[in-house]
Amino acid sequence: MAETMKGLKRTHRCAELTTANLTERVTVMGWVQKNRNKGGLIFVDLRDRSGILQIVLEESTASKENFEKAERLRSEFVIAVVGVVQKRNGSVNENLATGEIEISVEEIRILSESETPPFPIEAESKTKEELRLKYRYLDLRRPDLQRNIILRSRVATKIRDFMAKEGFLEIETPMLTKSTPEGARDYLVPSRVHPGNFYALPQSPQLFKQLLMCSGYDRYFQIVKCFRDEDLRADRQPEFTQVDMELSFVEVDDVLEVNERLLETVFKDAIGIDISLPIPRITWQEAMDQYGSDKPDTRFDMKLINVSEVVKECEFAVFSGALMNGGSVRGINAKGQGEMPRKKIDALVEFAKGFGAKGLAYLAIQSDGTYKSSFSKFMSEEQLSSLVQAMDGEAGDLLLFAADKDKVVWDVLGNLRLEIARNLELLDKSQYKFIWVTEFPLLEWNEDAKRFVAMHHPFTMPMDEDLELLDTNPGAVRAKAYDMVLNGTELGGGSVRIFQSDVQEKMFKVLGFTIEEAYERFGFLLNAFKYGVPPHAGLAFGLDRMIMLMAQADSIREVIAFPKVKDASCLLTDAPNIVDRVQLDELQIALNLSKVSSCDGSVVE
RNA sequence: GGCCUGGUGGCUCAGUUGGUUAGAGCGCCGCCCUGUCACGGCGGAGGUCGUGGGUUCGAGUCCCAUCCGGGUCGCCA
Repeated sequence: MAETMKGLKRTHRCAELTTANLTERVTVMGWVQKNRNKGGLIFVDLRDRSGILQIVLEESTASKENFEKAERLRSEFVIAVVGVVQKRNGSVNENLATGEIEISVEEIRILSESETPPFPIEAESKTKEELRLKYRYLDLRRPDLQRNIILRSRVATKIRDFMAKEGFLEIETPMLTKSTPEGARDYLVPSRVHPGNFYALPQSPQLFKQLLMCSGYDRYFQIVKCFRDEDLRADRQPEFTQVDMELSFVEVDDVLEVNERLLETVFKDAIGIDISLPIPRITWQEAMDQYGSDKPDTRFDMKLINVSEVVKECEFAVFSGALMNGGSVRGINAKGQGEMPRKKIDALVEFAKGFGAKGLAYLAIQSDGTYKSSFSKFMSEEQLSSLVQAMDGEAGDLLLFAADKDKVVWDVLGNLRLEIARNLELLDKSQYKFIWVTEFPLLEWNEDAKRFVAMHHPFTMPMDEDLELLDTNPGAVRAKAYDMVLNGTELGGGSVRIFQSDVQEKMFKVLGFTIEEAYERFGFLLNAFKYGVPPHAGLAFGLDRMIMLMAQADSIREVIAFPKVKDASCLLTDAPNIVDRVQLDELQIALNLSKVSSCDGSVVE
């Protein structure tokens, strides 16, 4: 029978008590982590979000009632304890913050009993994620998740403090808004009042924050949920949190500068990491050339080297063919991996094929200086040695080459570089390497739609010196767009926005919209721009990813209280789910499902 | 949607070329124990091997389908 806490008031969290509290009478409440019954002596580890505290009862001194209650305690019972803080009689537990002290019980109350939990509530859980997510409320009791969630709260507070000091206003933007089908798929919400009409949940507050600039709130920020109906990944959830901001009367440097200081403050205060400013910058073109990626992991080198010039005369058809088709030949040097067994090299070749490579050429420089290579028979000694020289190859190195269109070569080598680093365990999570990637291309050619699409979004300002190319060679226009990259993860990004209507009209034209279509979709923004719009720019960070990297976790699910699984469902609540006929009728929605999963999981047509 | 990978007592796993009654550690239950903290000792319970079909004298193991997770490609302006 559960007892009440009537007359009791918690005085401390468990691990807030120290030797400074010796002889004090305290009241603590929490969950039973462990009950060690020695017979005439019972130790209970009591847990709350601060940590663990030992309480002790002796049969000879405790009341019969208290002792019998203590004997009944099982894991995860919720209890209240009144007692006196004392030094431990036995040895100190070095593993515990409260290892020198314990509570000698005067009164114990069982506030709530517990069934045996389906998995152990402990740090470094080995339990399958599926089960953890089904019982997320228990999973969230585990110290490592508590640490992450507490860290997340602390970071959010630090961000708010910093932004407020810098003159930013936190302003909420709507969750029920208009679908703008450029970009990711929207989550739709049907309107009851307007049958057949739908709201969309925001993919980001982009247009609203630009409107706020029009309205004169010259520094806006928001920690805000965003929604994208796309497939999940370890670092992607259908609903996620952004630190979103927009500034008026600024250029690229102003945005980067304030955000560098934001990162510096937050990383220092939250996890004690010093970021030396300014954070290095690299242009998109340089990033692709050196790392094969627009989100380079700069914790290690192994940069790409373009050897197209060096091999252009050679007879190796793979190389010459790629060059003839306007592509390139590039390589990476896996230092000291010249002795890599054939089996492992084959695995790398397979890995490369996953990213569109038709194959992977390799050249191993043996310790005696001789070459072992998949293509040496097509090249003269001279050609080989100039290639090795271009790659900075030394005895014991393994050189890997990809030849194809630039895009494929970058993708293959960029990912190969990471794969080799993972295999060699070069990726140290306690190291934080930030880098800005700037001067992104404004547009990207979409083969399916046979038109250009905005790489960032349609309101991104071209670089001044490339403005004229918008008419003649849109694909070559660079944008005033930037990404913040940390350890190979895109942490955030933003851009300077277009604020002149003639540039905006040109942009829409390149994207293949008529003026009418542009107004149809974004008319409210374009109209607002007719009434005096300040030059403005902004940026948004992915908060989940930021916390994940701070917590050195492998997935953002580890830093989100109630995450969803791969198919975007929630194992805890079973969302999404079917709804009542009545609800659908009210919305005047009829279902037209070609396939419906029935209750037993079988599929009926 | 494609590819890879996993599903065996409550948890984590082992399970050989298909062959008796499917094992271990932890947890759980009972008894004992006054300085434990990975407590200890003794005893005990607990498994439709994700599900459905098939092959076979015989299936945890082989085949097909399917469900539930994870990784990744596509996708994510």
